[in-house]
Amino acid sequence: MQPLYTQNIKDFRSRAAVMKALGHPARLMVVDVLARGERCVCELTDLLGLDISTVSKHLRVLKKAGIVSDDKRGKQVFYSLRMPCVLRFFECLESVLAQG
Amino acid sequence: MQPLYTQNIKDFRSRAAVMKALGHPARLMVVDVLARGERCVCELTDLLGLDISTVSKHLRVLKKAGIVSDDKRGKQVFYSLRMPCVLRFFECLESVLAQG
DNA sequence: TCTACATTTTGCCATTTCGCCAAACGAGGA
DNA sequence: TCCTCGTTTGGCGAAATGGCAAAATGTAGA
Repeated sequence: MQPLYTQNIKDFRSRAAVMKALGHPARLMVVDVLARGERCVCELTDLLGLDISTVSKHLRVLKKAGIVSDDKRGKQVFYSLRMPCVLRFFECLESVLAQG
Repeated sequence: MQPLYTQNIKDFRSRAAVMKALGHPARLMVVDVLARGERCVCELTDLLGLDISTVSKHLRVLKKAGIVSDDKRGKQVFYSLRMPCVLRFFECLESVLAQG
């Protein structure tokens, strides 16, 4: 039997890694905020209301997936959105979610 | 401090649920195949090389998230893609993944 | 150097996820 | 009705995830 899918397994794995990274409310909030400019970890921590170590872990997940990038300047680390097309996908989501 | 994100928490939760459902290679393969037409569970099972019960569970996850819909005809259940805009997002992913 | 600050890492625990197997369910057909 | 086929559900163990707290790291300033 020949494969019916158009991509190979590795492609699916790397895509799934990105999706998985976006599959948490806290990380989606981070993406939403970073869409309007870079933020340091402390700002994101205040925003999310989670322990800073927890936020740091979420950021590591996003970074590993290639969704955000970090830039250390002085004592602070600034994160910014590296994948702005994510935002367009949210519109697609909304339309489907609206249907119920 | 006022919230800096543009959506409310519930929006992020429902979005995250969709992303999470897409965050598994097997489920992405299903989406890829269904993009070209409906398939019964048995076909998808052959395709993925997983136990049929495992595939059924993956399909339930996708259905619950609103990504696919099912249609029982006779003994078989046919699944089809309800969110074709997912495919456009994959192009976005590719471009970012290509950068490393 | 010592201290303070921002962030990351580690450890721990509760919860969830993913795979298989076995059992149950539901629709035909004999 | 009984049997079979296609699918779903339940249960299990191994592994991953998410949260906090504590310890470690690194940078700047006194």
